[in-house]
Amino acid sequence: MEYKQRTVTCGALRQEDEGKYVVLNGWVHRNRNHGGIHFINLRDRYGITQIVVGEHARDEVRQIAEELRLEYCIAVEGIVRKRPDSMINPNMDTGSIEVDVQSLQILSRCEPLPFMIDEESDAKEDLRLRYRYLDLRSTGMQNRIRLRHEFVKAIREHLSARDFYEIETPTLIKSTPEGARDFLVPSRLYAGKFYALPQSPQLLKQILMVGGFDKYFQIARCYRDEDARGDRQLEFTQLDLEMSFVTREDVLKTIEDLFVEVFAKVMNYSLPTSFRRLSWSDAMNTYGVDKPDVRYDLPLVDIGDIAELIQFGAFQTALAEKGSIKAICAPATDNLAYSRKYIGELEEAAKVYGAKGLAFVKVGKGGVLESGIAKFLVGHETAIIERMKASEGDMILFIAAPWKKCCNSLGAVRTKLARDLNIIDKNRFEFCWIIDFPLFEFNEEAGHWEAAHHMFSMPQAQYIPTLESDPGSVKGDLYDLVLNGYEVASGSIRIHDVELQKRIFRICNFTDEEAESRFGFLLNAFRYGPPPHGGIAPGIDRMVMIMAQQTSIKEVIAFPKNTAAVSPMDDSPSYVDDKQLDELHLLIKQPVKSE
RNA sequence: GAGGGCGUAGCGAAGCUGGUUAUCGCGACGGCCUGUCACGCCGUAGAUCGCGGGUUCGAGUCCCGUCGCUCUCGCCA
Repeated sequence: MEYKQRTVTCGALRQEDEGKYVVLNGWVHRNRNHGGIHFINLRDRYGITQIVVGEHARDEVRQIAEELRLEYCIAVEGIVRKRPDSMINPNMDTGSIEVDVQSLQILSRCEPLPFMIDEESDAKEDLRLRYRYLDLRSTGMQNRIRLRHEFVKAIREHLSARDFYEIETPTLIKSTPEGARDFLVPSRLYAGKFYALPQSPQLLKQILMVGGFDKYFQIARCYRDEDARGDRQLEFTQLDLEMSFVTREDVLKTIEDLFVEVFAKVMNYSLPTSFRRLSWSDAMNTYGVDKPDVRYDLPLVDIGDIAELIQFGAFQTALAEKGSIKAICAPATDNLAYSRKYIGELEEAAKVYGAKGLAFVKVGKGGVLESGIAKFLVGHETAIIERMKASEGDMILFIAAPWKKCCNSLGAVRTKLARDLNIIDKNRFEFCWIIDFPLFEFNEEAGHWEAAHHMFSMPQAQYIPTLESDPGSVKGDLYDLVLNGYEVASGSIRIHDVELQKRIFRICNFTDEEAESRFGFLLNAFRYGPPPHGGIAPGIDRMVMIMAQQTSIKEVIAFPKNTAAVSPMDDSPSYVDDKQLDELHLLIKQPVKSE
């Protein structure tokens, strides 16, 4: 097909270009036909330019203009005209000019749209995903995909300038147990054997360290066969990073430097040169989660010692079971009335995380506490008000439950309160490090300890003698990076000692034989002079989502899957031919339901 | 595996305690319009009210089941 190729883009032309002869290619964004005169908003990735088919246009051009419909892809040849002052559109970058059309060509036509591009009343997400190629044309998607590109580009530039090598690792690897469910790929050449898609390149990057590439990164695709969430897809992208001869401080500093520069470059946003740090237990106790949004305070406060003296059933039950009693002070405000109905909503938020209920008192005049449970608190009013730093009109909310449920439940109340109080500054990016994580947690179902993070993280030195005797108290050399309440990176200093690594496997209920067959390649590598090393892996999708002020990761992925792990555009996953199954030595166990 | 929300024309929505022909905006189609920029005006078509069953003289509306989407818990080293 012969056509006039663009000489400029639809975002380029300005007043200074008046009189220029230009060719534009793009899509018909709007088409206003006034009978004798057509105004067409032509759109491409770079912007929108108004083109005009005026009264003196040739008949042929006018005829084509009549034919145009939304999203036709066209080529326009014309002369840049300055608009009369009264017709300048200040809302458009190109609003001071228009293109007077000399010739017009339809490059391709477009069927009636399933939804309007760039309309405020957005189509439902599922429909957007089915017609993703149309959705991607919207300004929002275009901006977010551009942001993502710039983010990744800035990361590559920063790290490359600091001696990091970008190294690819395989996506067909050995399946390793623990952690998330693997995606498996059957082997054609070896009947009954499978590759797995990496949940992360964890072991491979550690072996790269043994291989002497002491500063490595990769924009790595990771796969985890678990249920999706707003901030979680089964396929996602990490900045995988690892370094040799480093301590925790080196890794944290590397990431701080990276994001300080990248945020300045990409977001024009100035981050502090080092990020706040919280221990895991402080984060849990004060914010109720291991990924606190620290853009606002509303701390949780432990009142266990005061509660001991209070003859309130829920408190006494919790204490008897060695649980916790925590409270949060909801400040008096004009924005939010703490009605019974609203407190009921807060209670529902708490119950999701296992709290049985939410007790509350209002701070009245002269330090009087008012509510159904106030009678139990008589004599302890001052202690509670002082501990909570509460003032008249505030509402104090209590949860009594086992420690973790208590934290998580009241944390959920804190989050909801902050949203409803409207105290979250959407334009701020508040990073913080969470450090000193427990290395193990006990799996009640399985009846043994397992790695809270993964099995390759170094225990902090002082706990190494007591790993086996008291796994629950072992802190690891682990760190998470949290941004605005989302976990955006996770890393650790790694074990590089075969014997220590084997001890960890044993604590996690792997026999030496199992460990050898699953992780033998790592242990073998560690027999040949492994360097001390450590690293981290920030989630690219999640970070871009936050930077773009979105709450769904799908908004920053070109072709995401839906909550049901289906791609509505291509309808994957799908059935395959028997021949394909046969080649892979596979039989489908369940009779296939008819589609 | 569990819970909340949603499902009405191509799209976004309204439709009250059940009542006669299911409403509105956008879009589509036809017509008019020479300065619009979410152009405007006139007209036309377009809906098995997600699906199945039930209650009722009568169901978009009530009940039961089911499917899909979405958010969340579990899960996600």
